[in-house]
Amino acid sequence: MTMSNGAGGRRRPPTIHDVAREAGVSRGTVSRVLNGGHYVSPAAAEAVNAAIRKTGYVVNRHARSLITGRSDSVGFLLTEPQERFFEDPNFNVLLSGCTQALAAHDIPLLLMLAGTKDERRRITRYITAGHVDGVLLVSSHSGDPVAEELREAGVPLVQCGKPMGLRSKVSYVAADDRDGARDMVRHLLSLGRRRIGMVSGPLDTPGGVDRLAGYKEVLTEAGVEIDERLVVSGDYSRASGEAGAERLLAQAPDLDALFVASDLMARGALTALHRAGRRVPEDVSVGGFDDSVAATEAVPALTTIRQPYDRVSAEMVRVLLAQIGGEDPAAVILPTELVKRDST
Amino acid sequence: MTMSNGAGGRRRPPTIHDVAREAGVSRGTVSRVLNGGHYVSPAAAEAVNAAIRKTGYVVNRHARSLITGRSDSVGFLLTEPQERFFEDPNFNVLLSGCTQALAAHDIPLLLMLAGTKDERRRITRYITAGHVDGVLLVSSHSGDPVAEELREAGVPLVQCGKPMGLRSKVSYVAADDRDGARDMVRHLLSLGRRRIGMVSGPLDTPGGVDRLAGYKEVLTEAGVEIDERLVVSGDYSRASGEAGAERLLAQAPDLDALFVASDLMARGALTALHRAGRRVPEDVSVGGFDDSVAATEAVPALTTIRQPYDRVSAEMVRVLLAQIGGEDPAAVILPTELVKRDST
DNA sequence: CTGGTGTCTGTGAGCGTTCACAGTAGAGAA
DNA sequence: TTCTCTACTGTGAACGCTCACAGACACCAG
Repeated sequence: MTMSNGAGGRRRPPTIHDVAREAGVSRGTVSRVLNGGHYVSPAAAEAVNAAIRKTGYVVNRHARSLITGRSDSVGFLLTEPQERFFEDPNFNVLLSGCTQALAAHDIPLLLMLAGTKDERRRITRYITAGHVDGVLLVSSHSGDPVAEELREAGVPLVQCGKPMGLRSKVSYVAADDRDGARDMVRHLLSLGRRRIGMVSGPLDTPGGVDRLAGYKEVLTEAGVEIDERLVVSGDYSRASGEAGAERLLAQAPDLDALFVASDLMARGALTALHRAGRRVPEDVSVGGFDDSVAATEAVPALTTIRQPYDRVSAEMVRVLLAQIGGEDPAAVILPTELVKRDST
Repeated sequence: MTMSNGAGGRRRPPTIHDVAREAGVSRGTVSRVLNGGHYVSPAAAEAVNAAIRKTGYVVNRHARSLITGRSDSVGFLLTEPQERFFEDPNFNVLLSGCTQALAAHDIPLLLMLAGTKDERRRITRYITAGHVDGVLLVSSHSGDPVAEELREAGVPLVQCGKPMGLRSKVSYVAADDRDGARDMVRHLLSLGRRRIGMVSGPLDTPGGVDRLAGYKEVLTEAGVEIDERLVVSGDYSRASGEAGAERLLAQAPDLDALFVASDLMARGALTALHRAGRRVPEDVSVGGFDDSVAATEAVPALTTIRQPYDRVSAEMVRVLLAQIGGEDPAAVILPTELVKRDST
C-alpha cells in the first residue's frame, strides 16, 4: 500500500515545484506561503497547504540557505576541558534548555566542544566561515579570547555568565551572583555562625569575584571581621572544592560554616569535612551555589542558591535570535533564590 | 591595516570563483582540489592551495549540499527524559566522544533531545526530511519505535547498545554486557560472598537482560542457588538503585554482596546501605557497571565493570559513516574490564 | 602517420530555493 | 471613462557549488 522506497535507498523528495504544480500556482506563491503568507489570497494559501500535506513536502534548507545567506542554525560552544563537561550537570541543563528553546523556532543546535587549543581554532574557523548564524557560548574562565575573536568577526554571540573585559559589547545572560552570595551569607549569619569560610570560584571571572564580594559585604555590614585565612578559591570542580575545604580546615580550624561557590565544589567540601570528622550541619553549616542536581544528590542535601537555569537558557536564545535579527547586544541579569535543605 | 568588515556586518566571503581567478585556473580544477585532488597536476594543485590560503576561502556547505544531496552533518538523538540526561554523566562521555570523532571528518553534530512524544515526532520529521545524513541513537529503553521508523525511512542509523527486536537489521555498538556481568559476579564469589543480590537494568532491554543472564550463569556454574528474592530491577536512575537496594534488604536481609547494573544505581544503593547501617565493603560488597565518573566520585569508590565509552563512540561514528557511504549495517561488540576499587 | 590511452583542464547545466520585478485584476476616486 | 492604488501572482535570475562532458595534450604502439 505505501509506496515504500526500496531497501535503504531514499526517494527524491518533493520540491517546491511539485507543490506548485499540485496546487496549481507558481513557485513564488508557494514560497510566499512558506515564509509568512503575506500577499497571498486565502484560496491560494489553502491550496498550497493542501498540496504540502499531500506531497509531504519539506523545505530544502540548503537551497534556502544558499540564497538567504543564513544557515538557520546556531552553535553551542563549550570552551571547557572534557573532565569538567563530564562531571558538571549544569552543562546538561543549559544544553537541554537551549536545545528546546531553539526547537521552538525550528533551529537546530550544533554542539561544539572546544576543550583544547586545536579544537578551539578549528571551531573558530568553522564559525567565522558563516556555517552558523550565531553562537551560544558557555565558558567559566571568561578570560579566553574566543568571545572577542568571534565578536570581531561579526558573529552574533551570547555568553552565559558575565564576561571579564568590557573591551567590546558582548551580550550575556547571568544570574545575580553578588545578590545570591549575600543571601547565603545572611542565612548563615542568621544561624548564629560567625566563622564563615568561603571557597570562591576562580577570581579571573566576574562570577567568582562577585560571589566573593557579596560574601565580604554582608560580613562587613554585620560587623564581622574579614579573615583572609577563611578564604580560598577553586575552579568549580569537585576536586578543587575538596582541596579548598581541606586548606581552610588547616588555616582556620575554628570555622563553623562554609560558603562554597558551586554545588559541585560543595560536595567536595562535604567529603573533606567528613574525613576531618566534622558533622554537617551540626559542627559546620555548608552552603552551595547553583542548585544543580549535585545539590539534591549530596548527603546531606545542600542548602544552596538557585540559579534559574531554565530562564538563563531561554534568555540566551532570545537575546541571540534578536541579535541575529539585527538588534544590539544586550545584558540580562536574573534573580537568584535561597533554597534551604539539610546542610545548614 | 586589516581590512576589517564594518561594525557587526560580515563581508561577503570569497567563492570558488575568486579562488579560481586568483589561481589562474577554472572552477572545476578548484573543485577537484577540494575533493581529493585526483586528476589535478601538482602545479595546479599548489596554485589553488596558495589561492585558498591567500583568499581565506572556506567552502560553502549549503551550495555543496544542494547539489550532492548530502548534508555532511549527523544527528545525535537521545530519547531519554530530561532528568536522566541531567543526572547521568555517561551521556556526556558519549556525546563528547562522538563530537570529537566526527570533528576528525569535519562533520558537525546536531544535538537532538527527544524526551517527550511531541519532540520525538518533530525530530523524526526533521531527520526523515534529509536534514542529516545519519543518526547516532542513544536510548536505554530500546523498545521505542524510533529506530525502526528511521530505518524504514532509509536513514543510516547506529544505536548505542543492543536493540531489542531484530525485525530489521540495524547497526549497533555495545559492550559485552553478559561477559562483564560474569566477571563481576566471579569477582564477588572470589571474595567469599555467596548471598549476592542484584539490581538489574530494565528487563525490556537486551542490556538489562544480558547482565542479569551473566549473573545467573556464573552463580549456577559455581553451584550457588538462584534466589529470586535477591533480584530486583531498576531503570538505571540513581533513585531506582536506592529503591532497589532497599527492597532487597527487606526481602533478603542476609545478603553479603550487591551487583548493581549501573554506577548511578550503585550510588543509590550505597545510600540505602548506609542508611540501613551496613558497612561497605565490610558487611556488603558492592559492584557497579559502566565505570563512569559516578564510580570514582562514590564513597567508597566503586568497583565496577568498565565500558570502553571512548571506543564505543569512535565505533559508532565509524560504522555510521560507513553506512552513509553505502555499506551494510554492522554490529560491534566491545570487551569490558573489571576495575577494582574500594567497595569490594 | 594514425589511433588509442591516459592525464589534465574548462564549460555549461542544474541542484531548490528566494528575491526583485513586472504584470494582472479589481476597487475606488476623479 | 480613465487613472491610481492595492492585492495578488508569475517569471527570470541569481546563490555557490559539483558533475558530466568534451576538448587538449602528451605519449606510446602499430
